[in-house]
Amino acid sequence: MSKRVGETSGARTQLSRERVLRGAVAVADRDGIGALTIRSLAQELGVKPMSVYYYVANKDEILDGIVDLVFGEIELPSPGGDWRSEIRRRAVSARAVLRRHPWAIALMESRTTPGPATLRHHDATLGTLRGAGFSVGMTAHAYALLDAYVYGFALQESSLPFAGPDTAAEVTESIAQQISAEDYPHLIEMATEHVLRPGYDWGDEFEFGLGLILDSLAASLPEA
Amino acid sequence: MSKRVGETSGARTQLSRERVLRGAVAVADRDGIGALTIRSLAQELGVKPMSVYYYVANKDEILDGIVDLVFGEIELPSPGGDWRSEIRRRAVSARAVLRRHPWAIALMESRTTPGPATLRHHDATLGTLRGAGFSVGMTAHAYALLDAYVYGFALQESSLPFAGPDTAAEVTESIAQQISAEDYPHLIEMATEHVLRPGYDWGDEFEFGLGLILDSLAASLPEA
DNA sequence: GACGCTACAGTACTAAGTACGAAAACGCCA
DNA sequence: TGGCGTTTTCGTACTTAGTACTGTAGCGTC
Repeated sequence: MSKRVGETSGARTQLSRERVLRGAVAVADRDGIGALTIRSLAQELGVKPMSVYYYVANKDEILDGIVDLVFGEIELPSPGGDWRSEIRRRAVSARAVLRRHPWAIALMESRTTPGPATLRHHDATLGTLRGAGFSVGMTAHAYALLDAYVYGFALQESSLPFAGPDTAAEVTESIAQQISAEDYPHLIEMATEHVLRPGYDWGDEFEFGLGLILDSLAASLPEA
Repeated sequence: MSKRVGETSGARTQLSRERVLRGAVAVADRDGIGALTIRSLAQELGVKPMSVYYYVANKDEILDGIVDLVFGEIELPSPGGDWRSEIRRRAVSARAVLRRHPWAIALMESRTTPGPATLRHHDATLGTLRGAGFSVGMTAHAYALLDAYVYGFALQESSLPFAGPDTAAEVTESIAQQISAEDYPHLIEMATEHVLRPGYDWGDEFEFGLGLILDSLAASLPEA
């Protein structure tokens, strides 16, 4: 009864580790990481739950795998180019990727076995900084700072209940109505005089911090 | 048979929402957030599972509650003092708290209903920045940057498999042995020439980034 | 054409969240 | 002191999810 490999109705291609992981990303993107269960994943793939266990040992391996997939989506900086624009490009790309896959941020906390894409990513970034003339110690400083900022920003962004210009307004408003101006005057000020203004996009804050960090790092570099 | 309130052996005081939440924090600190189940929490409290549901509606409410408890542990900056030292103190305290309760970082991502301690914290920090002379817009920039850095650093710190001086060495070494110097030369360089050096404490990187950020923000402030 | 390998599926056990309702303890008053 | 409503705790049972163990269909090989 069941469809077999290479059979007439070409719908179901063969399963593979790759397809399992991509399916898991699709489920997590669509319904959140909480909705990613072996059963929901199997349904996404059009197979029965236990079939996915042929390609992965357990759910943890799936989680490790999709974190590495996400890392693979981040643009690599090339050690050859101008370090500032390369590092900026990487940061912007990382932020965009983590916005697409917000569940990945929290996952990175619990996973400890880095995959190949993750290692390649770190190596390329370190290489770009070293190539720019930063010492080993200064590279460690810079990398810790940059990544803390990028991940931290993504973390905040994902925990905000809005995304994109103007969408902040409605949500902030409904929250602002519930907190008293006496107890939290500065919160109210920030909301009414800034966030609730039309055209405000919280995501724009990213550029400010990134620019400030890159400027300061550049200033610490000996003149070329 | 069971011990009751005010009975002879004074061990079991009455349950309360407060005790439930503190118990949850204790379990999460000791065994990780993954080990926090209604059953494990009940055991911690010396009661049966369903008893905790008298004080909280569901597990989500517990999670919201303990995030707010953690926020309450962070030292509040006082708007009266020198803004730089106040903001620095808050950042250092926040980092310390998140190191004590690493599970809180990931939780903050999923929780969206801020508790009173959380609101008070944000309000005090905003107030300190405004009092220092930053405009509303600049305060938003500064706060986004500072918090991204603090949370991001804590996030990285928690995902590193080591904590404290020198402990980095063993772990890094075991990992470094598994990755080839040809494929990841800069990763190897960083490990051998920096992280593996005796006395190295990754946590020290925090001060560098924090100082850099505070310096840059101070530079943007009009002279007093 | 028996054997074994690959790929998938069925059954069933366990852990965890929690709805529902019983029951124990307590306070209050007659 | 005994009855009664309220507060607090607990027992039972249903549901979802991870996964161990086992079965089986297709296919290649000698």
